[in-house]
Amino acid sequence: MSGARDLPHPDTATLLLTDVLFALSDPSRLALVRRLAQGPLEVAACQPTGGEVPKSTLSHHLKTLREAGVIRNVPEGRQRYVSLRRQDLDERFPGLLDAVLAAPSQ
Amino acid sequence: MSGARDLPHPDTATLLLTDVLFALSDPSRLALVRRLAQGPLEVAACQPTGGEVPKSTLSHHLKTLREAGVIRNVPEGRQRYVSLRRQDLDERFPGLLDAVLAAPSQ
DNA sequence: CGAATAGTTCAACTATTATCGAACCATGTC
DNA sequence: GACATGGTTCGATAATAGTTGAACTATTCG
Repeated sequence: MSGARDLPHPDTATLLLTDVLFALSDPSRLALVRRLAQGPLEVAACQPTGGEVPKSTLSHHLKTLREAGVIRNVPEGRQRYVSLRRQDLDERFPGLLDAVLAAPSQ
Repeated sequence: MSGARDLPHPDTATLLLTDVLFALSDPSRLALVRRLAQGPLEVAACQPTGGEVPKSTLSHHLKTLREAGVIRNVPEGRQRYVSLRRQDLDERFPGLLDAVLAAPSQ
């Protein structure tokens, strides 16, 4: 596989609850999702606040979230924009994202 | 550690969202939680419907759920009763369990 | 007490995930 | 075209999680 321009995103109707829960069960991924709830970010801005992490590690977490259907990752010029698939998640799993975002973050 | 009569259960106020999400992210554990939503079960009845699994495997999954704070596992005579910590979860993570239970199971 | 029953814990092994450097791919700029 | 920039993918290794048989603990019953 080589630098595919458009990364694959699963259809809303096929999203699996267990995949979503797993993707959200990692503290750093969950923290990112909380930030994405306030608006899209470019990949570089998805770095955990405070610590720098290698690009490949960040990309791996984005992949996990994307393949679970939690985020969308689309090219935009030379960068990529990462956004929460909020409506899709609300449609498929009503109330789930709201509950997760409302929960104590620690 | 030897056959402790009363297994440890985390306090409601200390439950971590990521631990709960992780515990629920396994299909067989999630299926069990759905069944527990209808009432407590003895451990033997926690077997996945259809396939038999070794006692040790089942016990391991129960431990994961218990340590995350999702279930309670209490001795009752010679058996143990497993139940959902529904109120505790609702108190700590309002709406989460409802959303999970309402979600499509596949 | 001895045996049966119900389940947890231990230890070893397998499988899945996480981490990270290096290679690679597109886009934009000179 | 050459090069810098922004990111993904690959491959290897480390860490974590799942699976299971065997050993062990507690309780009940004869």
